[in-house]
Amino acid sequence: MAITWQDIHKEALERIHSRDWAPGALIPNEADLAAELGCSRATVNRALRALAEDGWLERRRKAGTRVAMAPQRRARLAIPILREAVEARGQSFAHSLLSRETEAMPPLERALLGLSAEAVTQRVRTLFLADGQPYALEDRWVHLDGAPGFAAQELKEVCANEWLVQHTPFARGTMDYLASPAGPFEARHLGCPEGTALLAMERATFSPDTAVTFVRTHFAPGHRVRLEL
Amino acid sequence: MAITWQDIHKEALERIHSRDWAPGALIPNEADLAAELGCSRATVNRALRALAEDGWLERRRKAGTRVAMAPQRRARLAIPILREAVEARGQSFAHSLLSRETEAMPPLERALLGLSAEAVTQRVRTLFLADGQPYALEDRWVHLDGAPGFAAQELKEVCANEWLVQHTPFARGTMDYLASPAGPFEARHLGCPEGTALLAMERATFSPDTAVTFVRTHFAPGHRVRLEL
DNA sequence: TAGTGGTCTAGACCACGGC
DNA sequence: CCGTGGTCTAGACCACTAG
Repeated sequence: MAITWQDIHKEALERIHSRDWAPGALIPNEADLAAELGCSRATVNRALRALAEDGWLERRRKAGTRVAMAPQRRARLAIPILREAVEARGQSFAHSLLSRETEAMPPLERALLGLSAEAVTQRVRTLFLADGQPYALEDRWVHLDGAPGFAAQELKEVCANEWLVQHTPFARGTMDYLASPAGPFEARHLGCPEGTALLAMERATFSPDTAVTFVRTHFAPGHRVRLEL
Repeated sequence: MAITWQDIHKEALERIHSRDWAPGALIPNEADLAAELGCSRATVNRALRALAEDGWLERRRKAGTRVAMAPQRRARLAIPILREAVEARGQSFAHSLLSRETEAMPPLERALLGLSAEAVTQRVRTLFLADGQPYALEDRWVHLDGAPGFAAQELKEVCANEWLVQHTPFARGTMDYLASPAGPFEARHLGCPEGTALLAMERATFSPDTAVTFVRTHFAPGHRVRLEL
C-alpha cells in the first residue's frame, strides 16, 4: 500500500492552490481519481470527504464534486476551559467565589433558556485569576432542576464551571461572542475603568431537554479568541 | 444493511449522556463493539472517529478509547463571508470604498505578517451596509507582491474582500476576535459614539509562504458571533 | 511484545437528484 | 433514467505504544 488518503488530501489541496482545479470547477469523480492515482475508491472518498468537511469542496450526488467558490470557510474552535487555557500559558490558576444566591433570572435570559418564571435558579459569580491577575469574570445562573446536586455543592475547591462540566451530561447549547462595555461590577473586579470595551461570551447549556445554565463571562481587557485556519 | 455509522454514533452518544460510558472510562474496543452491534469494524471506526473529532472521545492506539473528561469541547465555526452573512438574513448588501492608498503598514501589523519595511502595501478601507445600515467597517492592508493583480483591480463592483478570496489561493492564516472601543473613524462610519464597545476581527492571510493581507474589521454595535454546539 | 486503532482494498448496494 | 457520492463488508497489514 503506497497511497494513503493523506497523500490524496495533500495532492488535491495542491491542485486547488495551483488553480489546476479552479474555484467553482468540477473535479473528476471518485472512480476516475482512484484509477488515476492508483488506489481504491474508498481512499479517494476519505480524502475528498475530509476536504469537503473543511469547506474546500462541495459535493452532491449526481452533480459531482466542485471546488468551493470561497474556499476554506470552516474552522475548528476549541471551547475554552478556563483553567486549561490559563495553565496552558504556564500561569497559575485560581478562582474566587464572589457571590452565590437564590435569585430569579432576568426575563431575557430566562426566555433564552425557555424557563418559566417559577423555575428556581441560583446566581453564582466567580472571578478567575491567572498568576493573581484578573482573567475573567463569570456571571452564571443555574437552573437547579437541570443540575441535580448543584445546590448541595460547595464551590470552594471546584468552581461552578468545572462542577457543571463534570456532572452534567449536556448535549447542546449555544455560544456567542460579543463586545460589552465594563459596568461598575466588571470594572471593580477586572481592574479597569468603567466603559472599557471587553470581550464577552454568553453561553446557554441544555442537558438534552432541560435548561441547565446560562453564563455570561467578561474577559479582562485585551483578551482575544484565536482561530487557526 | 441495517446498521449505519450514524446509528452507532447516536448510540454511543446516548451511552455517554446516560453515563453508561462515564467520563474518563475506557469503552470496548472496535472489534468487540462491532460484534456486539452486528456490523463490521470499519463502521464502528467511522462512528468513533467522528466522535473523537468532535471531542467526545479520546483515542490512542493500544491504550484504547476513553470518554473525554470534559466532553464536547470543539465546535465548528463558519468563517463569515460578509456578503453571505448579510444576504442570509434577507437583507440587501452593499459596500462602499472609503479610501485606497499606498501606505506602509504599521510595525505591529507588519511584524505579524513577517514583512520587511520595504514591502509595498496598499491600505483599503471599506464600509459594508446591510439594508443601508452600517454593518461592518474593514481596514485592510494588502501586500502587493502577495496578491498579483490587485493593484490593477478597480474595487467598485467587487470589494477587496471578495477579490482576494477569489484570486488568492491561500492556505493558512489566523483569525482573532477581540473587543475594541470605537475610534473617531469607526464612530463616524458605524454611526455610534466614540468609545462604544465594538466586536472586532483581525485576520492575517498567507498564500502558502507569502503574506497576502492583514485585515481588521469592526462590526456595528450589538454584533455577535454565534457558535452552535 | 502484544493489543489497539489507523488504514487500504475490492466489491457491492443504495439514495439522491440532475437531466 | 442513470451517474455520482454515501456507505457497508470482510479481510488484511501496519503503526504506535502501554505495560
